[in-house]
Amino acid sequence: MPETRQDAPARTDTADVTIHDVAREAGVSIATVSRVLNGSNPVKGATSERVMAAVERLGYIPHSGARSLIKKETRTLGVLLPDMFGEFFGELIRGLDQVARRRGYALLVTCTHGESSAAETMLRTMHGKVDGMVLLGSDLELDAQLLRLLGRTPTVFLNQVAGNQAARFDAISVDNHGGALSMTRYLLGLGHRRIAFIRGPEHNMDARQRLEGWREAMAAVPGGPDPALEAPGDFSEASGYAAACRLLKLQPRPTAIFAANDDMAVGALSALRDQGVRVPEDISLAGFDDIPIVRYLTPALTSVRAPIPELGARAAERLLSIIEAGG
Amino acid sequence: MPETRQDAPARTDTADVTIHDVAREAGVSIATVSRVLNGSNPVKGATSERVMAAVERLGYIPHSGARSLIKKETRTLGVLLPDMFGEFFGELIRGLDQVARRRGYALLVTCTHGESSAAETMLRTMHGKVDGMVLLGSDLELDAQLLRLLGRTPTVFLNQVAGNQAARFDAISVDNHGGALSMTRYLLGLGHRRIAFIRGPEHNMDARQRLEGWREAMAAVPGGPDPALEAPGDFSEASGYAAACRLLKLQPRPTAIFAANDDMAVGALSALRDQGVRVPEDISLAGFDDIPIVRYLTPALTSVRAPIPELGARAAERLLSIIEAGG
DNA sequence: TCCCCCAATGTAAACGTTTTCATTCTTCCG
DNA sequence: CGGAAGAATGAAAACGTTTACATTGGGGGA
Repeated sequence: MPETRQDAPARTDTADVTIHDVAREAGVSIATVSRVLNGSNPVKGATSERVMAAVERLGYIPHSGARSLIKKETRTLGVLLPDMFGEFFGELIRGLDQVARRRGYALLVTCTHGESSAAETMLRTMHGKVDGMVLLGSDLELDAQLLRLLGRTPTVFLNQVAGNQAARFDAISVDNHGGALSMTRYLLGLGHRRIAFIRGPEHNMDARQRLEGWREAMAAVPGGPDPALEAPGDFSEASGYAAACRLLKLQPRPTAIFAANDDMAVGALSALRDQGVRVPEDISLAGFDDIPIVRYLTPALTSVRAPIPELGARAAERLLSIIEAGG
Repeated sequence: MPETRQDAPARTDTADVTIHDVAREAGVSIATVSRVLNGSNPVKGATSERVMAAVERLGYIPHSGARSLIKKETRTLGVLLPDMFGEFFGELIRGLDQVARRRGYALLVTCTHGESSAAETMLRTMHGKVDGMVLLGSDLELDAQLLRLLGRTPTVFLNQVAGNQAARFDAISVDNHGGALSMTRYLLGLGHRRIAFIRGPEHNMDARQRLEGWREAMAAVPGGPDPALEAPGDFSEASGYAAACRLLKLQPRPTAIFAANDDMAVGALSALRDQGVRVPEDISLAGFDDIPIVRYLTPALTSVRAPIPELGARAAERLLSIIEAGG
């Protein structure tokens, strides 16, 4: 009695139909069905038609989970984000998805919501569900266990420029330092001398690098970068609002404000408006990130252009090339 | 000779370590390892410790793919989006992710990018990778094959209010009709009579319902809704810009413009600015969706409030309850 | 002392595929 | 017409888990 599993009892209507059902319906072995569906081996025309007919009749759809188990490839890319606020992440995912989809990969997306313990959980559950990962963990803590896990999976970091041990991983990032440097120099070129800076979160790598860019540029003015011109922020609109209020109280007042991201710049803008300070007549305002909608603000906001979807696309390309090179 | 697979040759450092390796290392059977890790059965303290030690030493991480194959649950939710432009989708995913994560589920996200054939491909590859799906397919075409597939998987539609056969699926949606109706009535209440409407894509269900809301409200003014006051659009900023230009040429000019979504409203806003038309002094402008950044526009845009993250959260809740009720 | 029962563990089947290897069926050439 | 090569198919192992069932060990009650 060959292939006992082919004699499984008839399934109910709603139950999932498997390759076994198709094989039985077509009167062939499961191997043949697989071959027809994947075109992996020559199979006779008549047989092929019988199989296809059975597939159609039963509405069979292959179970990709089982497939990836044996093929050892899931055709899925994991994406770990710190959060999903603002337009930035949508843009990023769009870029990732665009190249992933073209290459036949799907995206498994999760947010850590700041909790570093959550990151580990997510990474664990992703094991066996993805072929590789994109980590956007500016403030991700990498403990030994996590590193060991990552060592086994192709991984690309986004905007985490190898804090400590991460050096051995691939990384893609915005040119934070260079961007902030040019923006500040641009403002200096306009004649500004008292250019304030609204910082991002303390431990955020991007934020730190942007701050350094501002400092480096400001080192050119007599007296160097003035710590009093730095206002704390956490990338949120609210913190931008607060920071702007604070900066406006300085004597003498800054003639320009450069926020470490656009969200804070938008917050600062509404603070300025509330205080009756005109932009750009009374004060210049600049941001960093260039989320699309910023272009429609009145008054227009100057912003460092970081092509976010392209960033995502590059990360996906890089990750896929690592994976296809043999993980 | 029991359990031949336990005698597998020692693995290289980088290879994945499986439950078999842990079992061998701890000198127990794979079943025991599984039981320790899942706490599913009583296991002696000493044994348990040996297993945990082996897990730690080898850096074992369970393969969730294999696990979901036998448990018939992937703890993953599929999300099918038409696109990823604008802030809307980010917000939506955030809402979805929030409840999914809390319940221990991950999100598998893909975009159809308009191509309806892509949708089918995505749905097929999702089979066996997800426990259920959220479909945001306002313009999704449901052919028989697709319906059969969906019939087997718990599915929640978002903003597709049962075009044709979809009636038998769960659906969650924004109150498009009601929202547009109230907004238009609000504008009427301000004294406006010539209220123009910028439409969305022809086949988009949301767009159609919003249009109907506007028409119903406008039916109250003498002469009823004037077709001349409707301008075509496709939900993009560019189309909003074009539509506004067109509407400004009307004689007499509309006193208010209501765009079927915020992106078009933003586009319209910059058209008005370019033409030197002041908002709200010369003309009133309203949108639909309430993406957060709209609040910071100058002049402020009136917009129908659709709590997008909450929408996503509700969809996830609904889907999970279907799944947990037994698919 | 013997038995029985329960706790602890092991064995093997199962999940739904793909693929290697073996087998059968053609077909074509000598 | 007899084989042999090659095409087409089938059987079974494998992927890494969980779990039903079988087996063992030991402790307590009669």
